[in-house]
Amino acid sequence: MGRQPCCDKLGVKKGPWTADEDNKLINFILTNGQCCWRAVPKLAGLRRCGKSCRLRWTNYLRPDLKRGLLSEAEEQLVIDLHARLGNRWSKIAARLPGRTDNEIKNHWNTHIKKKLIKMGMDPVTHEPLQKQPENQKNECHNPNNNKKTKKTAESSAGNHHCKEENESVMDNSSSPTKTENSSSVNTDESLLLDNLINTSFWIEEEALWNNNNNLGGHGYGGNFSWEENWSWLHECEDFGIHDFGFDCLDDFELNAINTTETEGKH
DNA sequence: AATGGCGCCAACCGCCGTCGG
DNA sequence: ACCGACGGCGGTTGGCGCCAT
Repeated sequence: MGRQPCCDKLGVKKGPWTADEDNKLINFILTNGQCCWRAVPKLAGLRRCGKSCRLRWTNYLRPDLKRGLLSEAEEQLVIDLHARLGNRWSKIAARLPGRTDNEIKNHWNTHIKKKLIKMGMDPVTHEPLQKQPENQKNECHNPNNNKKTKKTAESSAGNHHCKEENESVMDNSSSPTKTENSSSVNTDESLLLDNLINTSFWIEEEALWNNNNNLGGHGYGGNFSWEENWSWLHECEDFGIHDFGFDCLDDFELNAINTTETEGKH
């Protein structure tokens, strides 16, 4: 009945990955591709759960990942997407090639949330904070909450989506974040943002997600030449892809715009 | 120079929808 | 049709490093 268990929890290693483990995982995926995560640890000689391997790969080892802080434009896009999609980090990440849901989630919790609060916006509802009752306001505003209590407050706050796609989210002009925040973005980035937002990608949500996901999930074969680039890429791990000029936001931007425009013409 | 607090981020946990058997 | 693993997702945590005192 059913399938075999993912992994016998006994003897499964946890915690930070070593360079050796990374090597094994990458070599395995190089040779075999991404197929069955359950089988990966065994076949790759790793004492890890398949789930852990998948996470390590998608969040850290993938060659198409960008590193470093999100740019203003990316950040702005995240804010706008969050206003529409809520905490659906994977959906948001799908709009930002080279970024992972985990990365965006972390960035949201550590940077953007604070930024929005500073600007007087509720990071959950994306509405102005002024109307909040005093006690709630204090919870959100108090930056001196100690670590533990702050985390609890944050986690409960992020629990559910401020706006669902089906709640008149197509109305870009009504997005408070877009109008309020765009003044802080430099001209070029504003243009990019406008390009990204004003194209009709909201109309064919699912189709575009699928399209963007060509890179992720199952299709790493794609155009990327693993075999040719692996050794070089692994060198990059020590320095971060950025240090090798891989931080080509312009390419990504153009790509993203082209993609959205193409999709919009359907 | 020591140390305590805080920020950041990689990784884990647990839930849920999907799908194989 | 049903059971249960798989894969994906969002929430949470632990630990390291930086900074202020």
